[in-house]
Amino acid sequence: MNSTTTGFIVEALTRAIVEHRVQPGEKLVEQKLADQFGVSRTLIRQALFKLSQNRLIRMEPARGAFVSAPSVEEARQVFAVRRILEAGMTRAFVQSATAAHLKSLKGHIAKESKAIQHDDVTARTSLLGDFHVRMAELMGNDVLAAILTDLIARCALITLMYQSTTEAEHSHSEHADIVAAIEARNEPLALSLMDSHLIHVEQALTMAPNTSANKATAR
Amino acid sequence: MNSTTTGFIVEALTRAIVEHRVQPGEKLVEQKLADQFGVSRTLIRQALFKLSQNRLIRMEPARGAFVSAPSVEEARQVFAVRRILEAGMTRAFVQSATAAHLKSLKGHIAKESKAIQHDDVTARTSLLGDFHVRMAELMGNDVLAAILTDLIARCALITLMYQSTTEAEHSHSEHADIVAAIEARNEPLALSLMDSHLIHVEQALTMAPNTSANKATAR
DNA sequence: GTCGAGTAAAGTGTATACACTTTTTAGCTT
DNA sequence: AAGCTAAAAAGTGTATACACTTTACTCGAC
Repeated sequence: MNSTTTGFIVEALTRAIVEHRVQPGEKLVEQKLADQFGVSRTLIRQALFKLSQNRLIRMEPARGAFVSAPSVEEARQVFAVRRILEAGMTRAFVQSATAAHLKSLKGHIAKESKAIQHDDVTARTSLLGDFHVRMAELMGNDVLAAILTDLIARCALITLMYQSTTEAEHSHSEHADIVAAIEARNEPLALSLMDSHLIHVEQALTMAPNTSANKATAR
Repeated sequence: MNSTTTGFIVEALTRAIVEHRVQPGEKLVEQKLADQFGVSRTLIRQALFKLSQNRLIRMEPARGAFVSAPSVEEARQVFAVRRILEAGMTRAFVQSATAAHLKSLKGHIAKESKAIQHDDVTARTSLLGDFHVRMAELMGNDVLAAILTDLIARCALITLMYQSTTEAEHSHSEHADIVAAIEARNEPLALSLMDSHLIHVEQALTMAPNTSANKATAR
């Protein structure tokens, strides 16, 4: 096996966490995972370390790795940052977007449509997040894109847990509206659409029915 | 030795890179470092992995770890993000800062003064960065604080390389001006001061004399 | 029956061993 | 002498071994 082995393990564990095949607060025992994946603890430890950087798990010295629950408070903070960041990004985008940029965003929105039609929940969640990353990339700011990727990933768990099809469609149409406003070079409109879009997404998540996951962060 | 061993190694290597005891582009051989620190390659690999997340080094599969040079382009992107982020933060701060918040910031500025007077370059650089992180923390947004910490660290290398005493004093007085504007609840002034402050810092760095470090990113 | 001490089991932290890859070197050909 | 090839050296990637810590269990005192 090559060097992508650890990446494969990270992805597999991420899916397991996101799809609730392992409960928040549950302990991940290295040797068990090693047996399960048919590798040594060395690679498992690498993967766990990466997951801890993504905040999907939390590692306690000499005690082990525990899958962490997304707290509503953290989501609130993440969205506060996203609103600031994406307002600035949108402003810059309105000012400097080319036809090619707009075409790229429209292409992305088309993909969103397909995923929603096919009811592909994972692809849908991923694409709805990527829209924002795509904007950052098109602005030529890789640092910004990386930060947004991280912020969106941090909410991926809670998103996958709570976002309904209706809300996904709502997000999708808001994306289209934002692109339209950018194309019309209507900066105030684009800004307010982006801001309210993020507020909607946040509210849909933090007001989600089952908040039981939030207490499990306790040690 | 306990679990902070790897942290110690990270710090030591960070200093070595930042102080140019190892050149950008230079390869870091695991066994040599292991001998040097008197530990096994296991801990060295952990430390290298952390450093690669901080972008201080770059790891190539099966080839090793190479200390990376800060590129001017990256600095440009980092500052673009910071301008957006800190504008939003400043706006929020003006609106919701309490007397205690302002007192805390003033206390920090006093520390800056001392470090500058004593000509303690490392402490000076660290404190000048921490001012911005402090604001984020006082706003109660740990996510924002963590992102700023990361962004500032990414420029720490280039900052330590190029920032002169004069520029440090300039930054320091700008910090004081910003706090004064916040205290006066003058939002437009605070915003413009913060923005121009960041522009000044960026220009001082990217216009620095010795740009030779920028080519070494090449493989 | 509950609490606590002591001991066994389970698990993490670090070092070492070995396999595989890359780089260097030495020798051969032209 | 330059260039190509093969073998050796150096170095990274992964697995395993062992020490130390935490957790679970047993047994005795109260």
